[in-house]
Amino acid sequence: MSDVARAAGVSAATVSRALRGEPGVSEATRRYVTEVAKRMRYAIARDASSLAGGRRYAIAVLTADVGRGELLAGAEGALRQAGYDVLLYVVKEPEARSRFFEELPLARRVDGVLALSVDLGGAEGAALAGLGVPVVEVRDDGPREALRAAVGHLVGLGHRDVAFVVAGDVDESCDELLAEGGLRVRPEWSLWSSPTVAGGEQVVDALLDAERLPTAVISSSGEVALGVFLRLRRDGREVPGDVSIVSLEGLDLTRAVGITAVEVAWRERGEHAVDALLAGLRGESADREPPAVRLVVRNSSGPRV
Amino acid sequence: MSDVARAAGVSAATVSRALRGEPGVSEATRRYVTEVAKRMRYAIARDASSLAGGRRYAIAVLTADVGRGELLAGAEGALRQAGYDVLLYVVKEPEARSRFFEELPLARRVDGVLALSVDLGGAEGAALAGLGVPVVEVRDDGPREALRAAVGHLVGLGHRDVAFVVAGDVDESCDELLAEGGLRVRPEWSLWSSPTVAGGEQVVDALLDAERLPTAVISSSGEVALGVFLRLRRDGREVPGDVSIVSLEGLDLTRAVGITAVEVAWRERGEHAVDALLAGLRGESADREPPAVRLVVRNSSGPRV
DNA sequence: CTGAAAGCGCTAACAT
DNA sequence: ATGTTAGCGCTTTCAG
Repeated sequence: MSDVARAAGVSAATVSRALRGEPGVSEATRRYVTEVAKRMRYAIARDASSLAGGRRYAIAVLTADVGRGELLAGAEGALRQAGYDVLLYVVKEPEARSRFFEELPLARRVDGVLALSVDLGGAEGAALAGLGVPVVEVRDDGPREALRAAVGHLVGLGHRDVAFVVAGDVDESCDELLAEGGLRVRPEWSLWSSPTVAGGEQVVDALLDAERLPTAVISSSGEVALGVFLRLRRDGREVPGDVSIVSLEGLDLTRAVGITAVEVAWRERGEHAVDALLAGLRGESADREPPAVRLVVRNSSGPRV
Repeated sequence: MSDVARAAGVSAATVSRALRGEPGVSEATRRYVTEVAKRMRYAIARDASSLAGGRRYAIAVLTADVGRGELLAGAEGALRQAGYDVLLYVVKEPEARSRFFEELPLARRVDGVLALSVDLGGAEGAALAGLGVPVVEVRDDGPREALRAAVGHLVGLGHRDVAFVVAGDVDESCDELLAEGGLRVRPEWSLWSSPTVAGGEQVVDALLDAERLPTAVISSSGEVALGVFLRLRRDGREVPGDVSIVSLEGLDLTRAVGITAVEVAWRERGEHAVDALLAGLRGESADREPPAVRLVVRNSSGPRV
């Protein structure tokens, strides 16, 4: 920087101010300094800058699910644009995760933390809060919001007899949501499945065993939805002719096969989270709602026949 | 750090050496200092450390494909373990990409660069090389290696009449590879498809129009393979009874449906790339081959009937 | 609006 | 084996 200062015939302090857009520099000087810096291919040393200035220009981005690439990409783009570096931490494996939260290698290193689909536990959240920097979390929400959309869609198509397949753990019962939407709730239509295609196929077996086949199936998992789809077709049932299928999880897989699904605009969620974080960095408090989920109708769902 | 030094009754230099495992400190002192530091919850200021030491303890990880989450996760884990921070840069969109390579915001910021499925162009590679730090690239290789594995598998099962579907751009002709493996090469069995499920379904139509149906289909794309699979089944053909299918691209989708596919151990590729980078950082030159691709036989391929 | 000087918190020579 | 002394390259008062 002193080289640039000398070349521009000013002091280092002025170069610093000029390059950062700080007030207290005449426009002419700023323009000239900027030009000289560019000509000399000057790149500021972030380390020195951080050391002297106390800001780190870096955000830690934690994620437990690298499969959510779009979320990550959205956050990265927004952070980069805001002038922050992105320090990536994958906390997927349980050991890596607990080690991370014990050591917390973030102290004195970042200006903020973004936790993407990590679903922070209480102690974990507290640990991050202890860092003394803003923390924003994007949770992989339970299926409630998505379920509401799916139910609305099916009810609109005239369905009343709808089976609901849950894969993995769902904290709260969803029956009320189904009933709320005007669906008939039957215990034999509330099914659990392992979160795989095979699981979905087994679900169909269970369904066929019951006395009455639902006219539609909602699956919390995309893979399970595919399993249901394949098995029904294989059994000679038409989809959506005989049975409609809606997945609460939009996946490449479901999109590719053409299954109606609730899609989350992950990229936008990432950007939205960054907005909130930047607001926190400014001392403001963000409050805007994240982008809503969106149900995309494909050819696995149609009117009740 | 001076606080720790005072508390431990030594100089800051000794604390620095002790904490970094540098030689020149007695074991007893090191243990004691380490203990005091931990008790005081001392976290080193990386900025100051970098500034003084000249090393940055950070690696830039570029990626053009956030979908390759496992690759990224593998690299991140290995780098973290080696004590490096991971600075993530997503260079997917063309504008973002060209802007990145023009500005090259990496100067003076990282000790090395890892380019994951970026497929660096000549100028881009040169730009990175100009940084003066080691650069390691993991390319999304063309399908040649995978094709060899697929051909071997099918030939072993007795297939000779194999159609090859290419999705997207393949630079070189693959006919020779097919012939080399002992397959009959027919122009009408060399097909192009859009890289979608629908594309795969259309491919089947084209195949059925020809005078003779191949006994197996190799698809460079996983989605296309799925399309072929679904369409054949729908047309009443057995898979693999009548036609075997092998995908050169292992996807959640193909795994879920049970399609034989060439799988790349992406996580391991990431770790391997980090090994190479670390070697470069040490001044050594790495040369070990990356992990080979692996064909996973599922139930879409079987003996020729 | 600009410059001079004093650090930011470490590491690396050089002493001891 | 340990301490002392200079910086590393910026930002930030404080003067002018």
